[in-house]
Amino acid sequence: LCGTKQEPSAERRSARVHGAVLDAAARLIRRHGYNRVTIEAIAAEAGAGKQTIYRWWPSKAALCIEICPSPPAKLAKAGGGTVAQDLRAVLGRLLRLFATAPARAIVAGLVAEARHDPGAAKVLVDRLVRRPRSLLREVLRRGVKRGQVRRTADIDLAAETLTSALWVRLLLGHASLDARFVERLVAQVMRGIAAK
Amino acid sequence: LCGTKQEPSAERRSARVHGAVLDAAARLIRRHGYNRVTIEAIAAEAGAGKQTIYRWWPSKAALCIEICPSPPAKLAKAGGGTVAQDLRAVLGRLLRLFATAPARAIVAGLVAEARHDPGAAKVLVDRLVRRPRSLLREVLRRGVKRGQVRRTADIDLAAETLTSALWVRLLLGHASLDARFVERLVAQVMRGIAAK
Amino acid sequence: LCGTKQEPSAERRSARVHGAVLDAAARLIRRHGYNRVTIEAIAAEAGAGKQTIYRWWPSKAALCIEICPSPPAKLAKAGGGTVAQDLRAVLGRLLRLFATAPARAIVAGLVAEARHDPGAAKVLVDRLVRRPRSLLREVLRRGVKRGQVRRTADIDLAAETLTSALWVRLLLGHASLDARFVERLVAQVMRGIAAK
Amino acid sequence: LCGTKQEPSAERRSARVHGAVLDAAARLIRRHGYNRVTIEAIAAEAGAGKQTIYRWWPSKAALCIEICPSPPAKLAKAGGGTVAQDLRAVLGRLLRLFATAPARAIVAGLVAEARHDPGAAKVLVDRLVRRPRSLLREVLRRGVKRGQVRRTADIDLAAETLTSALWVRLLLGHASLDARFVERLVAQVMRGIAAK
DNA sequence: CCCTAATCGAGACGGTACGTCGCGTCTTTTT
DNA sequence: AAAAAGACGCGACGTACCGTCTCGATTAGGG
Repeated sequence: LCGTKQEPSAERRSARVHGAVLDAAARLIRRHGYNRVTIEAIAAEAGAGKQTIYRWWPSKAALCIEICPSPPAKLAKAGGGTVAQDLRAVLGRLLRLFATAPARAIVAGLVAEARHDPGAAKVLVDRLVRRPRSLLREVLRRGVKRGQVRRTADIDLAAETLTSALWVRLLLGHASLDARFVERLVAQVMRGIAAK
Repeated sequence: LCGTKQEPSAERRSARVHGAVLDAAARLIRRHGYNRVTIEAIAAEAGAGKQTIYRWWPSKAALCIEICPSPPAKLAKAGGGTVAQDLRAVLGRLLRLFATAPARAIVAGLVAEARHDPGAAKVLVDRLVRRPRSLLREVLRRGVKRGQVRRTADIDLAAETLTSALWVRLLLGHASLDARFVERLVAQVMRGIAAK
Repeated sequence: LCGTKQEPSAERRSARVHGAVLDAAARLIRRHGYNRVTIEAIAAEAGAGKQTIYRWWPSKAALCIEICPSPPAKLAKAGGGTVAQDLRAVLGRLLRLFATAPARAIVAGLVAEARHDPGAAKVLVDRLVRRPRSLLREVLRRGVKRGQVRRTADIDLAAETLTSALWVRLLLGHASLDARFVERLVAQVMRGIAAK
Repeated sequence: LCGTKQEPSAERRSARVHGAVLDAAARLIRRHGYNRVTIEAIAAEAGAGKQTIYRWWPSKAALCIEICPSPPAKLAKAGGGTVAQDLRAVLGRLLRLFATAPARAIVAGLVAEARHDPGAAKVLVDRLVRRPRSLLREVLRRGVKRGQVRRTADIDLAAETLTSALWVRLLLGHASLDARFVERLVAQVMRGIAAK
């Protein structure tokens, strides 16, 4: 009679179900890959009704956004070393967050969805670009202050370069994603932006 | 009633159909995105029977592999300028190849498939990593000879860094993919590997 | 992803759909014949999904079994006349039941299916042989009691003979299936089994 | 340019292929039933090209018509005994012709096709009704002449009754089709038409 | 006896229907 | 009110055959 879809009241939402669905999705995606997992299977695995899932998430992408790792702001907290050390620390923590099997599958899946799902696009850009950039910017600015980084260096580009190299290896899986790689990466970028 | 599946003879294959199917797929993917295009729709658009498509391609991914741009070896031919100029030229040509609407959609789609389709993975790694790397390596080695690039520079990493930054922007579409960006990128990387 | 097939619960079955599918099938079979009607067309005509049909009927034959006429037990009730009159009455009612266009098409279709579908075979034998035989047996036994039918007459054979003549005309459609034919048939068979 | 389909010249027709196709069809139909046999399978089984089959037969029904048994006129030749003996002989020979596995499958299949294939209908009526009737008529007329059959007996009906009982058992397979059955059948019908 | 044209095998092609899976909506029953 | 269960209309899947078509390679007959 009213036409507009009633928003379900988030207060009555069952926390048990919420968790069970996300867990089930993560488990299935790790096992079978993003594209091969269906809402139907998630519901069965979670012991939930399909309607329950559709009530709270408009799409599989929306559901997976909740599982997609999100770098916390405090990830760059320490900062107790040289710029290179700090960069390695931050990149290492990003890696630990995203290089797990389900995270890789979800990121790859969302990359494809992002082309026609603005929500997925926004989340990916936020978590793979913006947040890492702001974390790295912090470190690099500190480097500028301490005179380790050239004042005129293109800091945002450095941040983007560092993370992009990670993400491509993450998505294509063609080469190892280990501390050694991070080290080489930081070394080269640092040469490009180091003072003097 | 019979049972045994036969490999079709490539000689009898209709070139007309081959082309029509690839064209139709590219057209539809540009319009609707990788995930939303179905084999059924491709067949209809191409005026072909579904079976004809399944006869020659085992999956949508396999079909799209044939549409996915492939950087030609001669892409690095010129090489008439400084290292930075040549790098900009090669990256610009790579961009021109991959930054079109259908190419972006296909690459994004294949990234998701690659996680459980070795064929897709192989093609992506080949076209986004190996070939560009070998093209850039050529340019950089020339740079080493001419004394523009440090003899101890990590050339492969430089190549990977340059292209990775492109591919992430290509996939996420969060920032422009233009000559200005390529210029900044090359400038920074060159600082990291330049002689002296 | 799941694997185990579940039996659907008959309680949740939609009566509306059940009826609509049977009606649609009968309509289409009358128009186009058993062999030319497809499950797909039945679904479309009924405004139903194919899966809904496959959920409740394993095959077109199974569906048509539900449309196939079934002589009710009370068909022989009256029995107020001579044996010949009663036989004519029963055969006439059988004819009215089976000589309609859709019934003929369905019976013919099921005859072919029956050779490799035990369910179809069982239903045909039941409705074309067993039930008519029991109906006619009733009439003929009454005749024996009343002294109109010879005590040693082969009553089951008489019943089979009477109906078989109908069914062949029904299936082949080479000659009329009217009251006049029933009359001749009953007259001749009665001569064979009449007392004295 | 001419529009009308060229009739292939029967003279150049390969007898080897003709036979191989009919054999293959009979073999497959015996094994799998009329409905489950496809032109494709017949071609494969016969080692023939599909086009070759379509060149000479417009449909599976047309092909099967050539395999369908055809009671020869000489089937009633002997006639050396009483009417009952001769009837039993003719019916027995008809049975031997039609009660084989492939014949039953083909007749059942053609019964269904006959509803929308005039060719099939014609053949069935001819071989199951007309020819047997004329054969039996011969026997019965002889009976009239010899005074064994009532002059006013409905001879055509008797013939139809006798054969119809056979065909129904043939098609439904619900009861045995042996000499004992033929005997009972003839006995009862003879009582209905015997002189005095 | 060879030449030429029809027939043959093979099978690719544009289609239709198959029987299945999953979508997103719905209804019913239970909590 | 939300949740488990699952039937429903729908659309796509990947497969089987349809009947037509093009290919060489026989192969039979009239020149």
